[in-house]
Amino acid sequence: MTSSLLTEVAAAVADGIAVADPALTGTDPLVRPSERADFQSGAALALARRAGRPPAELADRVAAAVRTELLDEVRVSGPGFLELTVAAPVVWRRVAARRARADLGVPRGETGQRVIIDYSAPNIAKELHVGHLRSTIIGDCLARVLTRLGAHVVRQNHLGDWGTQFGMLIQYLDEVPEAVWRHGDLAGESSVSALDRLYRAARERFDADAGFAERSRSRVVALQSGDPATIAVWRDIVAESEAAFRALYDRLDVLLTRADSAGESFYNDRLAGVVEELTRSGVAVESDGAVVVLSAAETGPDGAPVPLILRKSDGGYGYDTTDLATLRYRVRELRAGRVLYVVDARQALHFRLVVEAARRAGWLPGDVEVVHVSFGTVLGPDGRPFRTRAGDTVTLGSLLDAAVERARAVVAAKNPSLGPAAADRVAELTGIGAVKYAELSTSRTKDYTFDVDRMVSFAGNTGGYLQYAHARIAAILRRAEGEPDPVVEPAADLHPAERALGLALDAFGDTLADVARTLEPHRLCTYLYDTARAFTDFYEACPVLTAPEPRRGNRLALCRLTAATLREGLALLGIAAPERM
RNA sequence: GCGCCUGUAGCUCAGUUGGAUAGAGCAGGAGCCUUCUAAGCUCUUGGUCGGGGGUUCGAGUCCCUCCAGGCGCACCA
Repeated sequence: MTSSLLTEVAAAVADGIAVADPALTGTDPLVRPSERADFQSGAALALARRAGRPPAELADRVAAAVRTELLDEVRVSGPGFLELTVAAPVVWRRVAARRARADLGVPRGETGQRVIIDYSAPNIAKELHVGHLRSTIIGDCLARVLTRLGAHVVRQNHLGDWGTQFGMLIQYLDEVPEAVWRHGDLAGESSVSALDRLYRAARERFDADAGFAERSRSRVVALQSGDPATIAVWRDIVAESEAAFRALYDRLDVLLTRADSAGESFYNDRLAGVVEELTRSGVAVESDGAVVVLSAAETGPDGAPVPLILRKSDGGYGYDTTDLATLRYRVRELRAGRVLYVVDARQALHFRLVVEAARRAGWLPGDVEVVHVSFGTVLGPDGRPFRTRAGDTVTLGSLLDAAVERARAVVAAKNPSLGPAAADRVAELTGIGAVKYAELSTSRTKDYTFDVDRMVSFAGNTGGYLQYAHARIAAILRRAEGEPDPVVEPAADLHPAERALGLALDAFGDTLADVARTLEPHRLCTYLYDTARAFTDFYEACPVLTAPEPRRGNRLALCRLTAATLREGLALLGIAAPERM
């Protein structure tokens, strides 16, 4: 089994349409989930004109022509809708079949795709903050979903590990030897936290002390020309920062590893070649002393083409060049079929320019798709960009601490029977899960409001609600532990709550395919929330363990499939599913 | 000036690519724990889908036009 019930029902309706009017063969049967039945089709309304018949009459003919074991009722309703009801044994058989498969019957529709996902991309020597959180969480979810569907995913962490700011920082560390920043020398504080602080101090000195500014500039030259002592300190800074990022990634349970890091410095020795190649092909031109690619599509305030600056008038390279080199590398060497940039929406113009230049250079074959998976700004409860009261950006670590802290209070209040160690663990998993779910559950492109209280309320569409639903199922399954696998009896009754839950579970694969297509993780969240609600209705209406056979076995199988689906769905979001909470 | 994004209940958000009476959660009101975890459930109050035109059997969804907000547009990344 690979296709969903909806797909199969749609095929049956399409056949019915073709029988009712052969001229309509191949048209979309427009089958959708329905509140009035299991599915509905509006095809008769859409096709009435083409068929030259009133909608209701066409609907009657299609209804009469639909022949399938899947449905036990095809009713015409209203102006010409078809209301489709799935036969009860079909629902039970689908539950049994999905339950029997380790992959839950999800088709691997992305097999053969080679996808590069660029996400997280923190800056070396700077704290991770909420902006990085969005990129990291969304990118990680997409990596998990696409991998699950069979794609070969190449994760790329484009670290900000190169640039003039390191000259200043390294010079400062050289002149202030008492500054400590290596993890071994610090008490509690992380290396990036220390480096971030030292960087700000260096910046102040740079602005105030002309001599220091001059020495910093020389240090940049030393760095770029590969001066061994300077490079050694730089490497150390990068290593310390990466270790600190590693700790946060581990806490967030993010897939990124050291091997996925390919920062700006990685492309450093390709930049000259990029400029040379584009200049030779005539795509790049000289302008005001700089080498640029002038956009054919985008104009600036003065009406002139917006430039992509490949080489600044001082001879240096900026991130335009780096990103172009990066894209070329991903297509030529990583052999990308699809390149996803999980980056802030404000970079939209920049990516359009980079892609345009790459296309003009002939670096992007027509079948390679480049997508800017953009996301909105994170706002505080006051509706303004999320910052501390002092106006600083909020560090990721402090934010996670706050979420876990509140989750701890909720756990203590809701389930006092958990021991201290278990309560701590649940607080960590639900607190982190709450933050991640909040990032993933609203549509990506909009700005979103960061509100810790709402996240850890665990009511409504939150991570905690899903984890709780899973924990309740786990409690039932624990009591049935050791029993032989339940046998599903397709001829047994089908309670409306069982039907709704069975149908919801059947749509898991379609949902994942939808996420892969739209690159919108919130669709998976909405699906899991709907499924968890369907389970809760079932839980209220249908006792499992005390039910007589064959009902008990059927319900147990439904519980197992629901648990597996929620567990896997949460795993694809990168969220844990504790057995107790 | 041009471009991109956003505008749905008091608040935070969905809305399956044009389908039937626009849905959740929170907040407000009324209930449900000798019964598999009440982090739950049931009922209830609340909408000119920013405004106005248009397209058609049918528009929150598509087109046009205003209004409001956010972001971006040459040497920072």
